[in-house]
Amino acid sequence: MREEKKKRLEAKGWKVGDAKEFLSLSDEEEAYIELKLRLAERLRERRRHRRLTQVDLARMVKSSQSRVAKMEAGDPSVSIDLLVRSLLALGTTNRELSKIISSSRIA
Amino acid sequence: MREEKKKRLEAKGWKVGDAKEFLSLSDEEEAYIELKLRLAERLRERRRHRRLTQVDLARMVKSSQSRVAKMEAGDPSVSIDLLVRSLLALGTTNRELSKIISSSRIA
DNA sequence: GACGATTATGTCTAATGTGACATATACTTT
DNA sequence: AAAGTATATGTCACATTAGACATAATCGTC
Repeated sequence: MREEKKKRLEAKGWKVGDAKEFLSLSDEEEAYIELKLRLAERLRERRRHRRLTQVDLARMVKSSQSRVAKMEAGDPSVSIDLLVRSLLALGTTNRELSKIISSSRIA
Repeated sequence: MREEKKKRLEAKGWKVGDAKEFLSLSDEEEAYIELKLRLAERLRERRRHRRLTQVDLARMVKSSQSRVAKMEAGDPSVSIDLLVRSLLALGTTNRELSKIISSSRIA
């Protein structure tokens, strides 16, 4: 794993594995994090495209503005579940969802 | 929503909305549940294809046999996060993951 | 049909994710 | 540059999901 990428993830608040296995982020773990970040990016894009504020979206999914902000920031405290449900609430189809996923860096 | 489908989901232990809005499962909610069930199905397929027991898979993802059973049963108590991480642990690529999602009934 | 292996179901406590709130920071418009 | 709007960040009490364990049900194989 690239030093560069590790820094990037850590900057976002991710704890990348334990201290001992600091340098060896497993493939699954990496793919999982990348997936979340990708969903996060797209969520923001979709919301903006719809010209909605974070408050608007928060209402739609019965959440809060701060949680939406964290979703879009790829905060480790948000689950894929919430991301997916938010995307679905924005009218994202499964077809589009699948495109988002397949476009993740780690093929 | 079809009576048939509602029964099917309820049989799996899902609480389909509140009592009042019993008949009107929102599109997002339905899509979300369908997605989980689809991931669950594929997880089982993949595990069996690899000729692994639930105990084996549990070890691989540092979980327990009962949780794997619940994953595959589409139990409401399991998150998409866990399903996805398990699929990734089985070597599922993003490309395949995306196929699973796009093949969900609700396009 | 007993035995061994696998899977299903229920229930605990601990860990993680949640909405809500407060508040800081960044953007826009005037 | 102040006011107004939008987003970011930190914290907390509460809810949900987690792994673990026990035990029941199911499935071959003998």
